[in-house]
Amino acid sequence: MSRTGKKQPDPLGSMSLTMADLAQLAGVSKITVSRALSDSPLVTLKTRERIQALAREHGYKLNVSARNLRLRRSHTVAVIVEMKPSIDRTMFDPYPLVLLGGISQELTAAGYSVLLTTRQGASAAAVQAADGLILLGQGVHQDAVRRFDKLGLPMVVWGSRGKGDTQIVVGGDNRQGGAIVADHFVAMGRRHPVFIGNPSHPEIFERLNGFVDALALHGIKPLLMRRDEFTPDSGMDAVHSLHARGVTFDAIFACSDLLAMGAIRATMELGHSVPGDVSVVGYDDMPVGASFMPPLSSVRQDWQEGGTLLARKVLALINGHSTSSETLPVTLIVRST
Amino acid sequence: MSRTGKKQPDPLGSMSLTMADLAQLAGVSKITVSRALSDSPLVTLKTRERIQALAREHGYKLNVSARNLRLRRSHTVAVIVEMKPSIDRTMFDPYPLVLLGGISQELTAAGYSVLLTTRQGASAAAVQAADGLILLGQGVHQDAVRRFDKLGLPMVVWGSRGKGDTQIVVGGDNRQGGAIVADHFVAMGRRHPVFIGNPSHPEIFERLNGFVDALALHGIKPLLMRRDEFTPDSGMDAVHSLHARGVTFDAIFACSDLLAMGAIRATMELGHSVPGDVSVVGYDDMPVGASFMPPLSSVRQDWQEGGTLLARKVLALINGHSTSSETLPVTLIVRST
DNA sequence: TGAGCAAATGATAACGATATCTTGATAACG
DNA sequence: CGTTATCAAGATATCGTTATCATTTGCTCA
Repeated sequence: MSRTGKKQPDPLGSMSLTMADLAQLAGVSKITVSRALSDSPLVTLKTRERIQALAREHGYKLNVSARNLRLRRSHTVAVIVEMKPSIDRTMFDPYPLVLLGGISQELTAAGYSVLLTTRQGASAAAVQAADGLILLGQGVHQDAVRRFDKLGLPMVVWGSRGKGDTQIVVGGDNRQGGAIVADHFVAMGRRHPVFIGNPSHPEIFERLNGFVDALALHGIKPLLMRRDEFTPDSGMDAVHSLHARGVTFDAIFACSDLLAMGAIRATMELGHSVPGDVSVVGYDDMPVGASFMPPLSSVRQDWQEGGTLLARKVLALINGHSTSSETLPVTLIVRST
Repeated sequence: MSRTGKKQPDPLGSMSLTMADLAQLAGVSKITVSRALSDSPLVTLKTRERIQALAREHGYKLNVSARNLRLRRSHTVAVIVEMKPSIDRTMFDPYPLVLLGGISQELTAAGYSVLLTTRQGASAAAVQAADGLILLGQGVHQDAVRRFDKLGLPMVVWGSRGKGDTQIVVGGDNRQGGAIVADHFVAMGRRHPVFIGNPSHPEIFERLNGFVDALALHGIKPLLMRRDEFTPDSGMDAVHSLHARGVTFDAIFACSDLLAMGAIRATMELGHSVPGDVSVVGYDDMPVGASFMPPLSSVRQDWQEGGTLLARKVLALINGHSTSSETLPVTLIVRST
């Protein structure tokens, strides 16, 4: 059958070639075209090149759906992100995007695409058709994590490793993060540290743990100021309420840079000096922090690397290899505070 | 043929049902199943419900590839983002994520998925298979925009409308943004304003234009401090070099909050007061700005709304309707500076 | 020279869904 | 009672690839 005559013009009037069309043009069978385009050695180099040239020349585009159908895989990894800043402030910072960048780069290089969804949209058919799953910023939604796990897809999670959990987890070393801040405070001679943050996030709970344990080695017990929001206002509020309660303190570990900046501001407004009277360390090393007055010390994580790792691990799982959870080291960036 | 016996267990040992399987279970033909699942009135309500229940019970999942192949569309919109912060600092802030959130929400609701890529990865087959294209943060890469346009896909761009461009563009009203800042300065009695930023970004060029034109109405000509980076350091540097040149100024319009904060810091370090001697306004209204000392005035854009709009417009194009470019109003948030 | 073998290509049949065209059954009507 | 309208459900073909098996071609070597 001559297919050429039956082609439907697409919305722009151009024709979309199929392998059958190319085959006819080249005077070979379509399977040969298929092999040639995937650089199979089953086809002579000469025909292979001839067909590839022809494909380029005519702007041939592989029909992904057809290939996916035949191969029974979608070459797609679904990434589930928390994108409503109103719900989870953690995600209201640039890093998820950097993480996404790392993921995207690595997956694209491996011939996979990134399907982006929110937790809500994750029930869509396309997500279930994905070959793998990456979960970002779902720390507070452990139930959701388990629900996704039930899909039975290769899955990797960004966050903090729980005891009972069996998933593959990649994340910064929050325990170490807490510990190095503790050591820093001790080295500075601080004896009355405060922790500000929301420990119901597993990651932050770990930071707190690392902080508390490392301080305990020096017989110091920090004060926990629980604050749920990751905003400067929340940090200011924490310091004000410390002051109102008449608590004395000489160091603050805020589990986010925004909190830290708010805390510094409040501290200074109350007539104390930073870092003279009070040392402050934040978390995430946001670009603004470096230009804050005074420049903010902070714990830095390598987000890009995290993304790369997440991607590599799903790919490994997809290809039937085994992987393990991995914890990325963090570094303390000491600036003025 | 009895298919049941031939099923391959997936990696987890569960079987993936097809419509044919469901059909056999229900004792109907597969086309009836297809119709029942898409709620077609061509099937009796009773059978329809019976089949739907059966599908739920057995955890049937539609094979998206097969449907896409048959329907000749992918139900996918590719979003091309600049994700390398090292390359483009504009993207090193939370907003692209909010934009993505709006896009994702809207597209998911319409049954479409979001395929996320970088400019580099956009040549991948999956992108060309998308039903539509959304470009984010490609302002400086007009050549890239035109290249994507050549794909002939329904396309919508976030950014600033160029004169000769024929694409559908959605973006904040940068001209207005510049103008309201100018008016604000004039109302404050400022006569010697400075603009800091990189006008080779079309968006920022517009801000500058709006600023200059609105000031011209009052016979004021601002000074342009061209700075390519969107960092606080860059803002500090700009102010320092103004000082070194002996220029006097009483107002600064920085085209990003980070620049503004750097500028404020430098101004204060040089012994001037903000806002006493110098008024400063930034752009984007970052959360940190509100807690900066002094709290930063800034121009705010509605990113979530922008995302929603971008999505609606591609969908319109995909469905063969016509749309037009749209410019979103911005608001000046006046705080202390 | 022709058996034997490798290399190159082809024919056919899936993959799982849906559009189009039929068929079968029931009801309505003169 | 027979004819037609109406409705529910089925048969078949098709979307564009690729895996499997079969075939052809060219070549070596006895």
